Amino acid sequence: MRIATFNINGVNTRLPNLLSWLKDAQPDVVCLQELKATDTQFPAAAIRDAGYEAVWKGEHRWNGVAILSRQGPPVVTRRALPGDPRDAQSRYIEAAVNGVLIGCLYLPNGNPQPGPKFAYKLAWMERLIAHAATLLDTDAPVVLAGDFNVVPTEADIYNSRSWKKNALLQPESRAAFARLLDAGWSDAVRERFPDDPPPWTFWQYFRQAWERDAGMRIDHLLLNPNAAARLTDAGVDKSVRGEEKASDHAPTWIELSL
DNA sequence: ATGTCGAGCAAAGCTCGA
Repeated sequence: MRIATFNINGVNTRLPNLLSWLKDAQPDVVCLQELKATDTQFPAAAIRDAGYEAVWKGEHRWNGVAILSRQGPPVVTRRALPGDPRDAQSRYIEAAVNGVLIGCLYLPNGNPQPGPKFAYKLAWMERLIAHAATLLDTDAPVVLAGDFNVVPTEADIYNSRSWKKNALLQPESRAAFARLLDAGWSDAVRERFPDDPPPWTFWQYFRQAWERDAGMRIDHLLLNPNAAARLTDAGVDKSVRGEEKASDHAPTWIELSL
């Protein structure tokens, strides 16, 4: 089973990019982030025509997450990350597909830092750590996939010099991500590419980052032990980032043997 | 500090988030 995560940065604006990639890559499950669409604006019909059933949680203007499946309809288990009933941002949806539990997340960016947005990011990470702990020992594969907005280590970015103050690289952000790994979650792309550097998943629109290959790795798929034992491959569909009207992220995927 | 996008509002360029 191939499971991918893709920060689409506007699901309607980039619908042609999404449909073309689905046709080429044929993933079984896709986690989308940054829909930038409300529930009613989500292009469910076009996605169904492409062969995928979907569940989604939209939001006005920003955020928004979805899970697509071509192995039957995803069975939703959660539409929000537990731990703060006042949190209205659409950043988490969780569903089961063919015996695999998939948490699709869009972790807060956190810039500028310090400030309230960074505090929200760190609080959100605490909630994620707490929720992930309840899923780790599930007797089935569990995958936490999404835009984590964290560059885990210095090896996960082309050059951190101009990013020192960015929320994606702060010691607090990295420490929280490391706690997920310490708890027993496996960073699939890092496992697949143990030597530096791993493939990048994000190239910002500014300063010709794509042309210079000035990228970083912020889209991750974390596996519980059951899923980690089934990992056969992982990668990034880098060419998608070079297309016309591309998202600033590339699809990142794993292959699990079920 | 800068840079480039998408979406909303509203009817053009601004604002916000990233």
